[in-house]
Amino acid sequence: MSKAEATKAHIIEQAAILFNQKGYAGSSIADIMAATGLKKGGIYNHFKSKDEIALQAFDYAASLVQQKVWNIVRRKKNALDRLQALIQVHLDYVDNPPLAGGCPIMNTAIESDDAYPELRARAASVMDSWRDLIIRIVQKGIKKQEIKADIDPEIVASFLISAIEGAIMMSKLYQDAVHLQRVISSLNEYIESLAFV
Amino acid sequence: MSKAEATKAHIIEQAAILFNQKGYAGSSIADIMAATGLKKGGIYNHFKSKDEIALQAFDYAASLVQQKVWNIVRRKKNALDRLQALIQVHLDYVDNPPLAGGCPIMNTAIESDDAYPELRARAASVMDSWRDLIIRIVQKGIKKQEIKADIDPEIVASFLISAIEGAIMMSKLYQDAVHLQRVISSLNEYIESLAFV
DNA sequence: TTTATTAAAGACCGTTCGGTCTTAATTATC
DNA sequence: GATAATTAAGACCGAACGGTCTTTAATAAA
Repeated sequence: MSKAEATKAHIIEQAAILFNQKGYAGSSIADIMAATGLKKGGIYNHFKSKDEIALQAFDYAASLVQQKVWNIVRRKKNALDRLQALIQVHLDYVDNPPLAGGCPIMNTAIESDDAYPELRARAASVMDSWRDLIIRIVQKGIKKQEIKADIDPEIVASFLISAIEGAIMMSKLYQDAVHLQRVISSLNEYIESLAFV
Repeated sequence: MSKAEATKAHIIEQAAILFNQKGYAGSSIADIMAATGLKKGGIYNHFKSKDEIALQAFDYAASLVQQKVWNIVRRKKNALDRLQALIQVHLDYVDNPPLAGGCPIMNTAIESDDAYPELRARAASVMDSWRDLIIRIVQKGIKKQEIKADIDPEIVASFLISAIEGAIMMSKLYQDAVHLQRVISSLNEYIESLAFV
């Protein structure tokens, strides 16, 4: 990795944290300068606009959380175990998150949905791949007779993601992991109820 | 209501929509001027800072959604019916929301949690009263033997709110009410599972 | 080690930001 | 209807905004 590539990666990493904590509109180039230790010329040498930084920072942030989820999930073989693991991994989001500031997918979705169509499209695309992961796990579970045949994979995906994201929001709001813990235990019961009897 | 009071109310109403759609950091005084038809002097005659507008706009926005929920809930008498109604009312959030831009509690929670302590405190306070509503419904339901005695009201509150808020986020992200519908139907089954047998 | 290339600095630009203050117009009071 | 009080206008302010560009320093290629 050349010096230039390392610097660019450094900017993206720091900007991702900044945007995830203070939002896109709430973070300025001056903030990025302070976080990276670079001056304006050093930053604009690698990006042509703040928007470009935001887009690439989001891609980086999303890849971080996707990687973490995927690494945990693939260690399990049974569909129910996979779903449980996929839920459990989010307990870290309050005390030891992959990226400071909560879930970048939700943060970006909330900030972008009425105002930044480009960011929204990326958030939707990452959300799609998350939904796809769950849908495929459920479909495979049905085929292998681990999950009841009349379960709708789409419903499971929407439900698990909604509950987890909402729980992260609540626990961040209260700065108390208890809400996330409660939701995770409720979802564990839900997942068990999907089991083929 | 005097002219001044009407003007102030108008500013708050318009600012609430603006903040709920573009966020606090993403909305400028110039935006509020455009939305209200007032010039700077007319706005700062009623508020001493943008922060003050934001705080009062959030209070107004929160009161709107609380009122809507409460009006629906109190028409039902049975605890389970109340919980179902409390969930069902959120179907409007995508197509016909009480305030454009989604749920102001979640939007404010997400934007404020790492950056605006005053706003965060207000969001937490409104969230508290929402949790309280659910907790009291469940407690009363247990007393009246409509809900199983071993149900933890705190868990029900965290779970219902998380799932609903997450579902609003997803449906807004995709601009498709289907996610909200799926989550509501899943939550309906969950609520039925609380029933005293 | 010289040379060509590129990365970073920082002065600079026009615009927009939140906020103030004086002035004019509008209300309310008598 | 005159007068006192207040509401809204809009010029104005310094600071911060995103972005550009020339210059200097550092790196990579020869």
